Parts: sequence; structure tokens; C-alpha cells
Amino acid sequence: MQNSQSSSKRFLDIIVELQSLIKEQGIQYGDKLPSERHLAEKLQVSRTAVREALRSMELLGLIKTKRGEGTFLSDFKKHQLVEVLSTFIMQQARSVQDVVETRMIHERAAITAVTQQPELLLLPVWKGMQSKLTEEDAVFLREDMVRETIIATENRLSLKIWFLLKQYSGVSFDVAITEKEEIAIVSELLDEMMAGNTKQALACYEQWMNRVEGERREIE
Amino acid sequence: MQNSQSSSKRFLDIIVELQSLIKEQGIQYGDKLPSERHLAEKLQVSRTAVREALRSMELLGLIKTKRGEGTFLSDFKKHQLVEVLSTFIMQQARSVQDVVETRMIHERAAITAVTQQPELLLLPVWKGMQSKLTEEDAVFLREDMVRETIIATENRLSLKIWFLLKQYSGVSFDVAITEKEEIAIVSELLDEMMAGNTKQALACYEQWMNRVEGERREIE
DNA sequence: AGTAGTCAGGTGGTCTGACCACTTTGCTGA
DNA sequence: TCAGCAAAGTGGTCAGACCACCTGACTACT
Repeated sequence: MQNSQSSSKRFLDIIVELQSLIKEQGIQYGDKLPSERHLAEKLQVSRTAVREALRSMELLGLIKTKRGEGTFLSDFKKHQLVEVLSTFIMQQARSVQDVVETRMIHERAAITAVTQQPELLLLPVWKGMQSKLTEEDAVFLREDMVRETIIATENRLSLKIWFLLKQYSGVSFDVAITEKEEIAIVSELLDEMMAGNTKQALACYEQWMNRVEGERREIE
Repeated sequence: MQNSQSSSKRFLDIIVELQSLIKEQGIQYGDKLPSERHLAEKLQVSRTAVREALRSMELLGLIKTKRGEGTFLSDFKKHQLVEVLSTFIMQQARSVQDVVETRMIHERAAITAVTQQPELLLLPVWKGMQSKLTEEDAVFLREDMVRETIIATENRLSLKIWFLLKQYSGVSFDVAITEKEEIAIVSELLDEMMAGNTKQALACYEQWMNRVEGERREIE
């Protein structure tokens, strides 16, 4: 993906050039990169500009630098990850709806996974949730409930993605639904989950989301 | 000169100092930061060093710079996004299995979404896939098939996440299943999808994955 | 021969001072 | 009054200079 802005971001161009250079020369992970001075000459920019690009890449974990020795290409997979993620971040999510929808994808998947693995239903967390439901405030319920569900799946990657999406999409779960209603729905969801009824649990979830959504429409 | 033996990464220190400075002065998202020259003087470092730190932060989306105007603290949500992302990136996914499973989460979600939206089933892509199935190699089938499905959902974020997960988990889809078998399964999956049978389509998908997985175990 | 010491060259880390391009501000003069 | 312009301030870039550190070759002594 070319960023194609009015090219005010020189150091971004340099990063791109650097990556294609790495590809061309077949530099492997752990190998040494050309020195800053050589890169500056090769790319026809100042060493300052090269360094700004390198420092950015270093902060992202793409490279590692050792004083007196040189700059080394870091691990492969981090590389790919960061590339796409950072591109996405720069371009900004096209719509908030994408973020919300993707978050819900992970939430549905967690509910499905938990209800289909009987051993996960024996975890003490669920009973704790049930008792809390009758006592406490409903404001944090959603967060706790879903988080615990995803934690139960033991997929840390999914958990992290969900976590960041949640922060990104913001939290505004206090309108358009009363606490009583929400408690009722969540309680039903929890019951269905513990009963191992995937379909019914998902239905509860959808109902819940329908009540809760719609308030975030004019955020952007 | 009070540096530095212990942590030779000056620009990292500067980032930390910058963030505490932001906190102290109560700078809000969207507010203007002190100019590079002022920061250099305040932190008792050169403007070069300040710039290296700022460029790193910019690549992470923490700040935005406008020539002739100044440097601005970026939006809150992006901030969180990047923070979590970078943490994740640094720590590395715990296991390859997480990545595979998360990828499959997105794939299942796409299949479900498409089969439940009749208008998406009218897209010409599917018929194109069907005809290709009888002609070409099966090697790229999986990739094409799944990608088109996710594209059809029009969730760009999910697509990007899937794309990076795919790269991350690597591709080794040519063993443990013959081309003929794979074509048969994919063909069935496609048929079920076009018929709008969510459940059957997902069942096909699971069957497919079961045949294809298991070969990637000793990659890492 | 083998070892310790020295030294030159390369590397990243930092700094200085100087331009450039751009925006805002405010002053000037008609 | 207000259009126009100059100055100041900002980020963007550059060249050149040190510094701290590492490596490797060379030297000199044992």
C-alpha cells in the first residue's frame, strides 16, 4: 500500500525504501543492515533523515542497533505484524462500525468456544459473576463478563485484540438501556452459557448488543 | 552529561520525559506541544535527539506534526491502540496456535456474515470461484476463497487483521490433503454458502480445517 | 610461537548551526 | 479600514563535526 500523501513525511518514504532494499538484497533476520552513512548515500538523503526512520523502526521492534557494531534486522514475524498494524493505524479505521463489528466477532467467538467446551463451564468465574449480578452496579458488567469469557478461551491474542478494540471504540454503555434490563439480559446470557446452549447464548448476546448499540452512531 | 551507560537509548528516555511533561502540564489530546526547539532547551538535549523521539512517536500515532504550525498530541483512542499494539508486538504471541485460532475466528465470522446476508450471495465473485474450482490449481484456492469471503463482508479491519495473521502463521497447505479432496471440500463449502446454509457451511469449513491443520506443528 | 598491548577504522549517538518551506501574526501604508 | 507584506515561529532537511564503543590487524614483548 502506498501512502501517497503529499509526501510531507520523508521518514515514512525512507522506511518504505528501506524495506524494499531489505527485500532486494535478501537480508535475513539477524543480518546486519548497511551503516547509516552508507544508507544516507545510497538513498541520497542526509544521515539525519535515515536516523529518524531507523529510530522509528527501532521503537516498533523492526530493528536493533548496537553501538560500535551496527544495525541488525529484527525478527521476521514482528516485522510483518508491525507493518500491517502500523499501516492500519496511519490510515485510521474507515469507520467506527468496523471496529465495533470486529470486536463483536471476537466476543461471539468466545461465547461459542466456551459453550462448546464443557470443562470451561466448570470454572469458578461464572458463579462469581452470577452472584455479582445481584449485588453490584451494571456499568462494568459488560466489560467483566465479556473479558472473563475471552480469558476462558485462553487465546491471548484474541484477548489482546479485543482489549484494544474495546478501548478504541470507546465505552458508552449507560444509555438506551436501564441497569435492570441489562442485568436481566446478561444474567440470561450467563445462564445459557453455563447450560452450554450455544445458540441461545448467542441470541442473548445479539439482543444485548441491539439494545446497547445505536448510541455510538454520532460519535464520528 | 549525566548519561547513559545503563540505558544507551537516549531517544527512549526522551519519550519518557516527554510523556511525563505532557502529564505535568495537563496537555490534552489535540493540544499543541512545545516546539522542538523549546523541548530541546527544556530537556537539555539537542534538537536532533528530540526529533528522533518525536518521529518515533509519530510513527506510533501518538502525535501529529504540521509544518509551520507545530506538534500536536494525537487522539486518545489511537494512543491506547498503539500502546497495546506495541506491547503485544514486543511480547510476541505466546503460541502459533493462538494465531491460527484467531485467524479462524475471523474466517468463521466472515462465512457466517455472508451466508446471513442474501444480497451478498448475489455477488459475481462466487460464480467465478465455482468455475475456477474445476479448472485451476487448488494451492491458492484456500487463500482466494477465504479472502473473497472476508472482502464481501466489507469489514476492512477484519480483513487487515486476517491478512496479517495469515502472513504471521505462514502457509503450508499442500500436505495431508490431496488437491482433489480439497477441491471437493471447498466446492461443497461454496455451494452451502451460496445456498445460505450457515450451519452446513461452517461444518464444511471445520472439516476442511481439520484436514489442513496438523502440518504446521513443528514450524516453530 | 604465543600473548598482551596498541592503534586505526568503522559504527551508532549526539550536537551545532545553518538553510528551506510553510503558517501565523501583526505591522505598514495606501 | 483593509489589503498587502514583512517578520517571527514552526517543522523538515542537511552537512559536518565530535564522542563512545567495537572490531581487527598490527606490533612488541615474553
